[in-house]
Amino acid sequence: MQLAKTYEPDQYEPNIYAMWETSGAFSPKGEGEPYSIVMPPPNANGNLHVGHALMVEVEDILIRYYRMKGRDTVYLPGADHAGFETWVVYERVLREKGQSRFDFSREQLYSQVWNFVDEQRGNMELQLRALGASADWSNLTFTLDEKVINTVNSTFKKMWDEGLIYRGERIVNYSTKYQTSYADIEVDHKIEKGTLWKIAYPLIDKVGELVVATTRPETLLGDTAVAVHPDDERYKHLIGSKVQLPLTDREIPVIADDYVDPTYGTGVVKITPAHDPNDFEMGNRHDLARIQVIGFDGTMTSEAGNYVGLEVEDARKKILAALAALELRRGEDTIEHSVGYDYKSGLPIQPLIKEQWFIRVKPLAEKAIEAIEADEVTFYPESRKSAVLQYYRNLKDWNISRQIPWGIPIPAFVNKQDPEDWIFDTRVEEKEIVVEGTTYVREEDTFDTWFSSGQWPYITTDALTEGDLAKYYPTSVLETGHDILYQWVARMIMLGIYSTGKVPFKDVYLHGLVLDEHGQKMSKSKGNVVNPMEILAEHGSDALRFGLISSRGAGQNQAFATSKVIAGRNFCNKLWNISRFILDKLGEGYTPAAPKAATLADHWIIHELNQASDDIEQQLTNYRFAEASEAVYHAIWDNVADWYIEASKADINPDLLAWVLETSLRLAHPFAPFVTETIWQTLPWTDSLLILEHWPTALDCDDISAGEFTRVQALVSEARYVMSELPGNKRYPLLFQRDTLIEENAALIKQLSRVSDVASVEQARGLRLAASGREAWLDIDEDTLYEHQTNLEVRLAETRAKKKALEGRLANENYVAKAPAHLVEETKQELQATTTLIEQLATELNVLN
RNA sequence: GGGCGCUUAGCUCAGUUGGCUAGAGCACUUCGUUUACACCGAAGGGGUCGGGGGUUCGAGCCCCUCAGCGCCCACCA
Repeated sequence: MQLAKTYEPDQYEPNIYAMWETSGAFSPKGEGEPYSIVMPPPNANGNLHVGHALMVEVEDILIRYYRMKGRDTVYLPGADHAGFETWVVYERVLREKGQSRFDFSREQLYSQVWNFVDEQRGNMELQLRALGASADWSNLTFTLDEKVINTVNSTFKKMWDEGLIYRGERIVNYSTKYQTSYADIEVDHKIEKGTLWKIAYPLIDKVGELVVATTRPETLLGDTAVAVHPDDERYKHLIGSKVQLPLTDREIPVIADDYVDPTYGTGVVKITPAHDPNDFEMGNRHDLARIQVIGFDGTMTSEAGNYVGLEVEDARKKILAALAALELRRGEDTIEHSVGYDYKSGLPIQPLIKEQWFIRVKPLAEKAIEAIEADEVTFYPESRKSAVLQYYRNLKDWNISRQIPWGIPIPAFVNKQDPEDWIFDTRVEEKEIVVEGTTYVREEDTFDTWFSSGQWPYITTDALTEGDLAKYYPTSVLETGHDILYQWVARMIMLGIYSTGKVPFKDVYLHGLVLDEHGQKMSKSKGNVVNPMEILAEHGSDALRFGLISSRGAGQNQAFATSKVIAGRNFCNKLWNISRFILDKLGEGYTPAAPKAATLADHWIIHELNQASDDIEQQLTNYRFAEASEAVYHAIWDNVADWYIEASKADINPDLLAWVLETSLRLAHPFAPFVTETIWQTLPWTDSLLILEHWPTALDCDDISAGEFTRVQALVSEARYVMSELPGNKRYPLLFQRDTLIEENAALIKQLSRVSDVASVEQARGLRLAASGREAWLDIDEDTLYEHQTNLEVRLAETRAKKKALEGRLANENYVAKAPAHLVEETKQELQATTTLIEQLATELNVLN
């Protein structure tokens, strides 16, 4: 088969992927030490963004590498129903149709969204294929698959039975826009300027007033007390008395509580148990009533009297105006404070009281802390370890109830007669069930998606049911974005230990965000989103992979650079043309024999590729993808193409050339799977798939011969340099005097350096190639030499400066005494070489003068 | 209020425990139709590693400090 001059990825990629998939190459081979990665499931009905591309490519590099290393490898793909995210999209669809969630039952909504997702499903799976993910598609898990729901239900049951689940009325973070509660972590806290209003509450029994300070005057109507610090001398005498709550006819008590900071504001706090978490707790301590004045729809309730139906902002303005009219305003301060926002709608979160299901996280977190402190999980980057530990230590009980229909229903029912009597039952399709003569009514809430996805590693590997994949649990590494370390990774560790007794993965590799070309966060509103599929279509899948991987460290946010994608594309083309050259030299009928080094270049390239293989292994073991890909790039481009291919034009060793090609393709395969497999398929001597081939094993070579080749390189480089510095772009003959290395490699040197000839002479003349230390001269006439004189002078000056620095170092007694011996030795040798070079340069200049 | 990260060439970034003349890709300059590749080859220019101080024989790397940028966590009205 004749290869085109340039590699055109789109002509080969889809076929190559189909070939892998139909051949069963993605299935675990069932022998060897298991190596497994569970893919963080992308949204089932979405498109992949460039962060997914990075994720998949990092994971796929590991999978392909370990597969080639002979491990029993599986890459388990997934698709996420993305509970709340998808729900938000679907609610928009409803709104466009003029409908609302309240027009339908939970079952109706669930099946509507199911269909909605189903219609658009599959896109992302095709995109994963385009990225080259060598995933085991036969074991794809959707987050609403039956096995997921069953496992999630039984985990819930187990926790319930063990007292880790409770239902309680708490202040929750409530999104009035989406009408659901959130977990703490889903609230966006922003520091902003706000106003601290001071409002007078008249005393009832005594003369005067108490001035409270508040940032939320609209909750005033829900106040059921005012609080001061018990030791505050200013107010001590008022504790136990009553104040008149403005705008109402209610009288509320003055209470004392340590929570109040006497130095903040006026030292008097209004207490609204229904709308503030601290006030809620204080209300519990002092047995205060809860009056809800803001409703779940974000407007004022009937408890707010005249203000009923108003939006919070309007109510605030009107209440402030009314207080001013009563002359109860006592000034205001501008302050900086933290306000919680709905991460999805951008509207303020309302703290509201709601009955919810909670998990007691403390016992789970403690186990996770133990495991992490014992290094059962290793974090890359390492700094995340302490961050996670800190997170666990401050973690509060986890609200797992969501008031949206798109998700796994909470399998619980409540006694129709007794609101305290809850039972576990999975018949969630029934609105009511009868158990032993008692009627129970279904819970309408669904689980927080992180509760189910937190169980992902052991669900997808069937670890609890001991299925075929169970041996892959715990998985080898969990790779994901550092932005969901707490939401997801931390919870998987807790739930994994809880359910299986084992950490769910041994390593955690976190990648950073892919920013736009200027280091800004990508967002639709900014219009700076990079679509990986467009990049892929233009430059190829391998080029995208290379571009995303190169010079990217763990956990670090980093700009997307098209120039790196281009570099990747060029690299693929380089590989392509190396192959064209070699295949052309070998010819159609070539059958390989055992490769054996013959020339210096042969020994050298074997040495270099052996070394590259070790380096890449080392880097991948430490998750240093950028360094690994760089090692591949330079081994192939610099060493194979620029030196070895060129050298082989002087002296060809077909079997070694074939070995070099094979080895290059093996080394590059995890980083550029498509182009390497495409080329592999054109090798006339093999029918195998590269994806299933083994990682390169070292070939014997002679290090001394390899070293000799580096001396040839030094001479060649110097000859090229000197010729390029000489005027006129001419070539010159290279003369040598009693130098066997040159004599034996004359053709090679001529080929590589492009000198016009290599000849032995009795009497040297011209310009000595001094730096390489060989008995070699460029045959340059005196006029040209004079023109070159300044260059020589510059080099002499530079070399002298270097010599001085080296002498200075060796003159330093402390250096000689304290530095490692080999460094001192190296310095001495270098000084020696520098001295020789200076003598030679000086001699040449003397000749000219 | 706590915690973390970043600042290295024009741009995007590497630089593992301190140790040869600080690297890569792109961009730039000069030259080049040479047995694969112009998505190429050869040669080259470009950095006081954010500022200041310290430790050390030796600091981009360790310590202190200042400045700028960014992120995460946190219920103080």
